[in-house]
Amino acid sequence: MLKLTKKADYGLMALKFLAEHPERPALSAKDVADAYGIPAQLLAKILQQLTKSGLLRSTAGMNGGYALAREARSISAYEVILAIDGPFFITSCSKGKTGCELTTNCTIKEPLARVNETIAGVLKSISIQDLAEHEPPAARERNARELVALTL
Amino acid sequence: MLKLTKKADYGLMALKFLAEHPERPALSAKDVADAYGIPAQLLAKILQQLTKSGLLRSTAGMNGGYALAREARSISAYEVILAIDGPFFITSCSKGKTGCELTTNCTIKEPLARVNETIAGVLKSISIQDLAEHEPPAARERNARELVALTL
DNA sequence: TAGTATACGACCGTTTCTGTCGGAATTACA
DNA sequence: TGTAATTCCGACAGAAACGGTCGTATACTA
Repeated sequence: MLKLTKKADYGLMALKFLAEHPERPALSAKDVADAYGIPAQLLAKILQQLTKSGLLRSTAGMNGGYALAREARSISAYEVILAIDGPFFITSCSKGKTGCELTTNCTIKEPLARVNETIAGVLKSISIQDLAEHEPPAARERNARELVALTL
Repeated sequence: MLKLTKKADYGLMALKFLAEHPERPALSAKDVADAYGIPAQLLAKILQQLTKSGLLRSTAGMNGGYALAREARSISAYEVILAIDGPFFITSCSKGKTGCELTTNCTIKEPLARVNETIAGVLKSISIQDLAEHEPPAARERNARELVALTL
């Protein structure tokens, strides 16, 4: 628990890989899959999801493939995870509207919701560019104060 | 994904409940389960885990039950989650020692490891006491600077 | 010794995750 | 025009995790 799915991992890796090869107009799912030893068909589906979410643009046919739809700097890890795994809530009860059905006073939800936002904030502060560069530098200092505001 | 298991939720609720009733020397698993509508036997197992981890102390027999082993203020949500769900890594690949087997250059792991530590830091900053009080106050300002240091 | 409670292991049904298969539509190029 | 490369899409199967139950043993109190 509290773990990214492999799909999300794969998706992040793939986007990172694309960000590292801006010279190529497009890379096929197989190219990326081979580079990382990821099951090709599975990665294909993941990239399709990312395309539908607008993070990638795709071209079919020969020499087709995928490329980043926006600048690597402007795509956050949060968006990727959201696109692949859907919205996440740290509490297992909050299903959106109804909230906790079982319990009238599930008061733990409220503080944990804040944790949730913190996590989201951190993930939003990390861009694909940051992943591509080994020592992620910029996103750090930049968001320090925001993050504190979010968390506390 | 990125979600606490129900077990962890239940565990947190139970500890919160115990923290709210310091006058009672011990509360049985059934007492707590009834209070929240949690399956009694399931909660019992969870409380046993928490006991083995040293967060609770238990007494068998009549008028027995569970009580906090330490002050509510000194038990963090992190410890509870750790005791119930085991150690968590946000990346699905890192299994501890070997790291990423598949990939030679799974460079996404390194930035995400930092996210992982951030989450852990936030969870460590929340105590059972904070959960018991509705508007969790103290842990906030207190850890602001630490947290930033951790995250960024 | 009877009743209440924890302790512990086995088990099972459901869901989620991971991965595969098959086929259709699209594009480039010879 | 035909072929190969490639995205696109749904269905499905195996595996793992999760949630919950059952039975039984053990410990404590009155």
